[in-house]
Amino acid sequence: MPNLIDIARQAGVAPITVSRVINNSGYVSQPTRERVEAVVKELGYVPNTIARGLRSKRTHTLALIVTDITNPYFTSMARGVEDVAEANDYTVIYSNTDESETKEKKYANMLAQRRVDGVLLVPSCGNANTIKFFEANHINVVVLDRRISGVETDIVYSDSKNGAYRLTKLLIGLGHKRIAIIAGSQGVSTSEDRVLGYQQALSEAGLDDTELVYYGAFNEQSGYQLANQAMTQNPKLTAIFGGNNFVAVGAIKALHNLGLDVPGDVSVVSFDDLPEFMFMKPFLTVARQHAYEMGQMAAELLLKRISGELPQGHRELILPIEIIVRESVGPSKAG
Amino acid sequence: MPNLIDIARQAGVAPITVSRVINNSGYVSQPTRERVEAVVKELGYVPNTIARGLRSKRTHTLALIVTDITNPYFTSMARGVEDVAEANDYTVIYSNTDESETKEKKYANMLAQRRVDGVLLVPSCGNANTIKFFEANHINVVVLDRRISGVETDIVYSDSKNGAYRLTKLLIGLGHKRIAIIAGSQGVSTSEDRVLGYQQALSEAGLDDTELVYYGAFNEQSGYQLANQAMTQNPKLTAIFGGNNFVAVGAIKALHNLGLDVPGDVSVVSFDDLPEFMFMKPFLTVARQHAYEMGQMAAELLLKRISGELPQGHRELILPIEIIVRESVGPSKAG
DNA sequence: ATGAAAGCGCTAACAT
DNA sequence: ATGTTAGCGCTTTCAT
Repeated sequence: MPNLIDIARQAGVAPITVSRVINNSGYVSQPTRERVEAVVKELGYVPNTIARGLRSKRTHTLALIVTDITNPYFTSMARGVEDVAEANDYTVIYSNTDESETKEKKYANMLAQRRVDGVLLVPSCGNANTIKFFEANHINVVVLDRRISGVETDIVYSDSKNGAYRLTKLLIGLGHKRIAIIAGSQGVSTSEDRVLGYQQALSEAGLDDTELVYYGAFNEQSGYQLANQAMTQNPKLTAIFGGNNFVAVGAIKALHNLGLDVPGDVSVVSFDDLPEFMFMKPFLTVARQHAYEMGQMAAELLLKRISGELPQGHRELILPIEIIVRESVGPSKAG
Repeated sequence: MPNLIDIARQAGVAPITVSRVINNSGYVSQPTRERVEAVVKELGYVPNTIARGLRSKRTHTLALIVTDITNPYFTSMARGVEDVAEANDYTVIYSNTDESETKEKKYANMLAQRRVDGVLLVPSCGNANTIKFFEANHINVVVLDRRISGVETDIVYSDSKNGAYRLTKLLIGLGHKRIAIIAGSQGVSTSEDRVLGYQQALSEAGLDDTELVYYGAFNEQSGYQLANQAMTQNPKLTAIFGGNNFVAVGAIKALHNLGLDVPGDVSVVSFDDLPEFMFMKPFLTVARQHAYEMGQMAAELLLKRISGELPQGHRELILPIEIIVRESVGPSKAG
């Protein structure tokens, strides 16, 4: 594998001239440029980004840390990130934390060692340690999806509270009076915001006393279990609000298992859509977040931060949420 | 951000000693080691992998090139790759080619510039150019999912032909005599292998004359369109074999649109499952590939190749396929 | 058990 | 418009 010096020698110029040709920087005469380019082609020269990065202190690499790329919500986000990165000749390293702080720490370390230019982080836990670590090492961070307390950062997330509010209003409008919410883990902002929106809607409708909040985790098992629990403890429930797509699917399975029809007996709504393309006919009524766009915007923000074209102070982008009504909701059977 | 020399100075040792402590290589006395480690901690030293890579010619980075990470099949594969990488302190760069040779080329270039230690490639096209490019630059490649002609490489893929054979046999066993296959693009091995398996099953059952092969692309639109075409040209069809999950979903939508019931009027089977967790009740009968395991095995193979512990010559791993029977198939209405 | 010297491949800074 | 020099942060090689 030839290097820049080989090219320089072969073309009869100084190394820096080859560098200038490759990077289109500084002055190079047309004849010289052509000579160099010819040699580059002839020898199949591939510039070494590693060496360049060592000198220029730029790796042209971003990192994306999500909890699990297997969740279609994060997959879309990842695609948004990668598309923006690619368009700017950046490369993306991805990592899964599985909501574990230990794994997040390990990755943070690996990524810092690699001197990535910036990190897109979906925090796995409530604390700001990882963010502080990156900041201490002068690595730009944009937080995605979840708010974090105890630290100021650039951040992009959806308006969960408003989405939950509107989703709950929708149920109330259909006559539902006993609505349970099965949220994700306590301490995660998305989880808590959704509960807040739910509570606000109930409160405005004068339904404070029927509030029914179940905290668990953002997975199917939790949805299944808590839906069972909710129905057992409260047989008069007519609607369930799933904290995310997995939770809602788990809840529906539990309801079916109890011999209950959706939406005949119980209406179900959910945060996060399921990928449309996979369904013969989409069924769930959802508050859809714009995951792809979130990834895009966060990556764009991060790249601007890296290039220094952003003023001091932090940007907070809150994306709107779209309510999509489908077959999983109906009028309350309680009347 | 302190560097290794800062640590050495502060600890009163030579840089190389710090290097030895960090990498656990060579002899370092216990007291010296402890002194160095204390300084490392005190100054929050983070080793620079870039610099290390420049000298040692190892970046500890893999690349994963898929057509679209948004396809759950590739998402699982990506998770498998990442889990193995993480366990070995490797990092993964991912890229989407969207089946475009141009994008594949661009990425190949970016990745070579970054001197990744190895590449996991789902080829976007039938030719071997990208593989040859990597080989010319001494970058290890393991091909995934699809065979490529004109070149010998390490490769991991599923036994599509056998899966298609068994899936078709299943339909034949249910009395179906007119079965169409809607395949992916011609020229892609997975597509052609599935057609071969389908043909073999028909042939063994003496149904050669009812063979009905439609080539298109591995997406929903193609499935929709070709299912329409197939039913129009051949109203006596009683079963459709979708070349992958997207195609099958498109086909089912087309059938519904034509007022046909699945499986009442037409049975549908598919290659590739849809993620179970997303469904209230999975419906499609499928030939499931072990995508996660494929990612794992390929990554393991690649790491072994990188570390040089594999003998010369190429490894070819062919994974078995699992047939999962669900509601989308029934006895042929034609009897 | 520890260190000195050299160099990986490139570019920033300063000539000419 | 082109070149010289130095150095990014680390590890390889060869001492001692």
